[in-house]
Amino acid sequence: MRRSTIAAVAAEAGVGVGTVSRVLNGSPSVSEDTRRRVLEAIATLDYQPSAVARALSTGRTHAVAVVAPFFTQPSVVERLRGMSRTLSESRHQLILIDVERPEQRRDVFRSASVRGRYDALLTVSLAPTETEARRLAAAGVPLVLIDRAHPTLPAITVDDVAGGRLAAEHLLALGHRDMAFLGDEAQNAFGFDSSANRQEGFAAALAEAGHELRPERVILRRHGREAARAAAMELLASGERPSAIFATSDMQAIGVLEAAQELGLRVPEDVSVIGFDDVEAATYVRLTTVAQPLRESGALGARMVLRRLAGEEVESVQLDLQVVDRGSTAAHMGLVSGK
Amino acid sequence: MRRSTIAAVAAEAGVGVGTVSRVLNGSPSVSEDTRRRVLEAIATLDYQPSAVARALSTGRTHAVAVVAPFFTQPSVVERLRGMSRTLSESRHQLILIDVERPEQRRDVFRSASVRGRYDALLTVSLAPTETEARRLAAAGVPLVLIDRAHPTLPAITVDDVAGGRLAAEHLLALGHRDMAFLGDEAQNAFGFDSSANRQEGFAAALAEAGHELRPERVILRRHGREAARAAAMELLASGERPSAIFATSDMQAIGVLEAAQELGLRVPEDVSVIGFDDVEAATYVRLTTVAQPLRESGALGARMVLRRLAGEEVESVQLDLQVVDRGSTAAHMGLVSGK
DNA sequence: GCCACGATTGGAACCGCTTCCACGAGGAGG
DNA sequence: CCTCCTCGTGGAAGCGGTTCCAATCGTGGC
Repeated sequence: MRRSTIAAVAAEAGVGVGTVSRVLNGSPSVSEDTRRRVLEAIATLDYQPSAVARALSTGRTHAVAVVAPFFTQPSVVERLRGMSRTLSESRHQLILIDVERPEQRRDVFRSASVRGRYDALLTVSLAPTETEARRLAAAGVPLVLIDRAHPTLPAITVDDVAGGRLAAEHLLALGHRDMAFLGDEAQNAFGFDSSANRQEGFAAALAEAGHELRPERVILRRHGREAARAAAMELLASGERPSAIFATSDMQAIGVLEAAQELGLRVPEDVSVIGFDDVEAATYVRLTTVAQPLRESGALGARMVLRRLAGEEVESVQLDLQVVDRGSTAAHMGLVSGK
Repeated sequence: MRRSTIAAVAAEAGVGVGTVSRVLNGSPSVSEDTRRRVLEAIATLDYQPSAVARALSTGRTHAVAVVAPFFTQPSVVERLRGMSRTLSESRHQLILIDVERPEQRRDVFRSASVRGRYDALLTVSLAPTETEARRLAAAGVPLVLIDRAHPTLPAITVDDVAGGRLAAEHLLALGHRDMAFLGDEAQNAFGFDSSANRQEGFAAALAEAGHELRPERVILRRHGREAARAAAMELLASGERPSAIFATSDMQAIGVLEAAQELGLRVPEDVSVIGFDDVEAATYVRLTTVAQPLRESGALGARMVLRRLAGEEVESVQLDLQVVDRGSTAAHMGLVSGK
């Protein structure tokens, strides 16, 4: 079965192809009578315009590519959800590009200069190099970054340093003195920097309160629940275990909770745990965390990219953080009387 | 900056456009010398072929649309991950279409007949009507279903009835007699039927063992953790609470765990809980569950759809289920000794 | 030395739509 | 009654590739 084309519709309606195209695109300069005839022809032929042909002709694909590393991470999924809603409302397609290896990252930013696959790019936690950014700009492909600051590109971020401070202040207020930080490996192929920034804020706040974050209290591991669990096992099994642990993401914090449970330690009585992100799982494991508006970040990023496609300028945005207490932290027994 | 076209490359290399195209597509009938000149021209011009132009010309977009309802559900995300891997390996794009409202579902299957947006369709838990299926077939758009059986279309499923039985047998073996089923509302706009099938298998196995699943032990609610938690609160707070609960998905089972915790009930000592799916969260909340291979289902679905695109015929597949015991179920106190 | 044939190559036609330009028909103004 | 607009409209020219057909150039066989 051949698909019907605009020419077939034109023939059926007894008009020219230009007129059919005008009807399709809602041009006002078509008489009411003609419009009706064309619409009838479209209905009888069950005609559907070809998206590719239109894209080739107009230079717009109506697709936005979302580039995310390990998109199955709960935090990324939350962001995706915000994007998906916003994009589908404006009738744009969402092309999902998962990045798990460095060379995939490079391919994306390179072939993104293929105008024609998508009109714009939305990245999560990933940033192009200067060269890549220039090429994208030259190719007219707008780009908005989420969870990654950039000197020239519009970005949606949170203040990770401040977030680290929030965690520190929360624990300090509860009387904790000996705290540990569990974060991502400093070197990573994608240049993720939130973990390092959170650590920086955390350490700075502790130092200001007169409680250095000692080097042996900083544990950096590959991102993820499993590695965090293993690291926490060592940390908590040792003779001198800290009274509180700040993990740089909720999934890592959940790894810590698992380790505590395996060791028969109670949370928060024996050890306090605070995470970062506020993914859904944090609610049902009752994890106290530094919450960031994940879904909003996605929705906002999508809106920004659409505005850039409409030719508007957009400004970077910094979203707010706040500690959500769900009971996985408590006053330190040694210093403050507690329940 | 104008993007360079194939004509520019041809001019630069001093050859015809046909030759450039042949080089691009690895045709053997180009002399080594010419090929080199063309490749040099491509490099100097930083040429990237246009994906849309190619798609219009060949009729292949190299994109597969994945249609999923509420794709942020953990089980769906796991499947997506399998698809993403497989599709990206074969250099296909993944277009993600979230379906949250019935009219979105309809739009997808209708406009899917727009050849030109994607070459094939992969659905999760969703099926087209007969009419829609015919139109898709007529338009030459292959379709593979995941988590939904269909009389004529290739599908990847599990035997939900058998899964319900597995849950029942597991609980019966532990000595439970008074069990409850927590599932999805029977009427839903998308025609999801797994919950009903799991209920059927569960009830049948109980009946065969001589322990009817009484109507008041069947609780059907909107899918999701929150509704399940609320329902479980009622069920567990009542005077006659069941000794075990089978929830039709892990997220619902987690809702049950939350309710139990809020009520101060211990799992599994006071109540056993078993879920279905085996999402990642099941591991860290230590939920016993009927496990299905989620990621494999996605990977396999993607492979099948690619084979259909290559013109091969494919057969429906039924994947295996098995109970994974993580300790949220235990022997019933009233009848069997033991913790 | 001539012809047939295979290896390369150039380029027109085509994929299906948008858009711009030209043109005819009325209607208003003089 | 004749211009001059405006309004609708038809259709050719792109958009940037692929592909098929015809043409050219050697080369081997006779």
